[in-house]
Amino acid sequence: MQDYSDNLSQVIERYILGLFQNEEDENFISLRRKELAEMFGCVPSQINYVLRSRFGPERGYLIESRRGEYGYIKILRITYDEPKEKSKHINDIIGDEISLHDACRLLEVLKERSFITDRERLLIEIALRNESSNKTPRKTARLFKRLLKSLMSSEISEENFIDN
Amino acid sequence: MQDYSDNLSQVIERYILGLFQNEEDENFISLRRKELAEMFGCVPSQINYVLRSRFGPERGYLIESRRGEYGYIKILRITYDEPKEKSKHINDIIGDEISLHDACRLLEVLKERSFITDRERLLIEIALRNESSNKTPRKTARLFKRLLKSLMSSEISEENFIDN
DNA sequence: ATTTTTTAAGTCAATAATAATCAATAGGAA
DNA sequence: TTCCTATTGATTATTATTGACTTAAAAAAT
Repeated sequence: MQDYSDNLSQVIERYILGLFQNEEDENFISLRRKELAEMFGCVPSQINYVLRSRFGPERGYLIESRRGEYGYIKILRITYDEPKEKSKHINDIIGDEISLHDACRLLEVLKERSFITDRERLLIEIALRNESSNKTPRKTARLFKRLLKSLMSSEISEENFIDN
Repeated sequence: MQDYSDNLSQVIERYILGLFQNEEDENFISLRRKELAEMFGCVPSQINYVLRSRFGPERGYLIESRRGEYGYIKILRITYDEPKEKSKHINDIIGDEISLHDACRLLEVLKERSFITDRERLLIEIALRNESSNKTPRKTARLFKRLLKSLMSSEISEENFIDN
């Protein structure tokens, strides 16, 4: 097992997570890349590395940013549980390979149990079908797991429903 | 939490949005460029910048204007009577090609407009990133449109699942 | 009726301040 | 070794602001 506990990226990651804890009632935090870099005595692009490797959509975060004067980086937390158990559960259920057909059946169950909305089911199904030419059961499983894990622990609430 | 959104363009944007709120029953507002510029102590072309960067069609607005005496700028809010129109709007805005970066920016706007939820935004971002090696702007646009249009049209139809 | 003047909006390029990207390199683990 | 994660810095792109110059519309003057 690797021990990265004292490398800079890890430290910056913990700092950002700490910002979220200080803003319990908000689901986003804002920061300035330049300031953070100065604070940790690193080059600014290191911040991008931390964001890319630890705060991407697959981990339940979205990034918004602006350049120029008044520039900023905003990190939105969409999901926020400790994913370990649920993540393992999803791994167990889907495994290394899954057919499109089985994936769709599982989506129905998830929808029945209100883990996902109809619209989310639609998006996932379209994404899984998209591989078109080379949609192997293996690739389907990988994408499927990534999609499900991303919204694993964010609760379905009123705001997750949009009429049309 | 720091706000960082205190630049002039943001202030002017919020002011204009406020005008729309004061005229809830109307789908347009009018203003005079020169007056606004004086009001905010800026150069008139700054108003054009705000309009160009924040009140374009992708954000659901159209601009009309006239020069000379009785000159004005009119900002219209686009409305949709049918889901079909939303779908067409999506088509127009995305076009045949789009970069991942621009797609993510558009998702930001769509969430802002409550066309999609944050969870849906997560799913779409992951799906668009997934193409990894062969994610051309053309393929990105095709998948992106298919995903969004499936959400915009209320009924689930066969055409949402067609590969290409 | 035509030309000139006045008034107001549009365009474009220059500048400053950020952030993003990309490729090279280093370091540690298997 | 070989692979993956981190670090670094040079280069590129974006955002907001400003002002000089251009264009358009209506009124005034002829």
